[in-house]
Amino acid sequence: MKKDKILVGKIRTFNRFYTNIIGLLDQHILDSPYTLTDVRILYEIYHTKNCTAKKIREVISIDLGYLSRIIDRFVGKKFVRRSSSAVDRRFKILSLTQKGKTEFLKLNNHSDKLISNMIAGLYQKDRNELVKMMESIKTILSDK
Amino acid sequence: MKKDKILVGKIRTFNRFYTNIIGLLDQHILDSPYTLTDVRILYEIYHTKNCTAKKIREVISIDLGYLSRIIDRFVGKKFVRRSSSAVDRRFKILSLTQKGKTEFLKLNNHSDKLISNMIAGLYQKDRNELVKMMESIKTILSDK
DNA sequence: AATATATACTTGACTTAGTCAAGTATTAAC
DNA sequence: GTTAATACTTGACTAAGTCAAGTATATATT
Repeated sequence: MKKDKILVGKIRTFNRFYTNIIGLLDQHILDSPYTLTDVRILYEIYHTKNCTAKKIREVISIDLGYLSRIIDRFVGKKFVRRSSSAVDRRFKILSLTQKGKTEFLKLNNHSDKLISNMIAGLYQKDRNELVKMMESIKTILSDK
Repeated sequence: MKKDKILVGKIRTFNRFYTNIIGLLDQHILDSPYTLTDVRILYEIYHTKNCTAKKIREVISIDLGYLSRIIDRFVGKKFVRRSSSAVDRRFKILSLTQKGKTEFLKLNNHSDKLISNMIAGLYQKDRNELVKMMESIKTILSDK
């Protein structure tokens, strides 16, 4: 479709714009001792019941060896517990320790503050609309 | 503000979602001989009149030495021309050669195709709404 | 005009992030 | 009871990114 070209261009513009937004919000992570990948992994472990390396890789797409070592590091820091599954001992069940949860939530709180900041100067009306549109975009792009 | 907490959470959800979208769209770059950083630099050189390393750094936030070497590489490949500014010879004016433009546009075309694909299955109405909402979000978050 | 300071970029030495492939432990299939 | 498959680990490596000292040119100070 010809006229889609304009739409595509606009989407590209938005993508570039939003990449920067996300970049700004993630900045604080770069100033922390963690990489974005680290945080995404913590996120998955926090939110996934009976989390395993395999399950993480279904979501994140990361080299298996690399992942293994990142988990190692977190186990070393006592952020993550790793124990062989009773059902199938090849699987290592991953979970956050209390220390890991605290640290993860601290990072999250910081992110929240930055987002809060980002919408602080807006009228309540704009704030609500912004989020409504984000939800619509997500819905439109998910239904496929 | 208390009730903002819900909004912030929803924005975080959107950010995570859209990070994935962008990740999917950028996938093909990872399969090419260029990094995301490479492409962003080409983009800046393509779109910036009398582009210099300094100007690029105003947009991208990248180590100066690293940038210098990336430019080196592109100069070596004959994608980029680099010549001392006549006005101030400390500045090196950067521009894409024809070869560089061709290569850059090829990458862009690929991106466009992926975006096209992404919205291909949508009703025209949704496609238009999607882009309208993207533009609104950009406007809301830019006006500050 | 000579010297000091600032700016724009380059180079060398290094660290961190990420990849590839072989290896180990455990389970499933025949 | 072998063979094959799976879940993860380890070793050896490449690529990406950083830090700091160095070079070239321009501006400010005296």
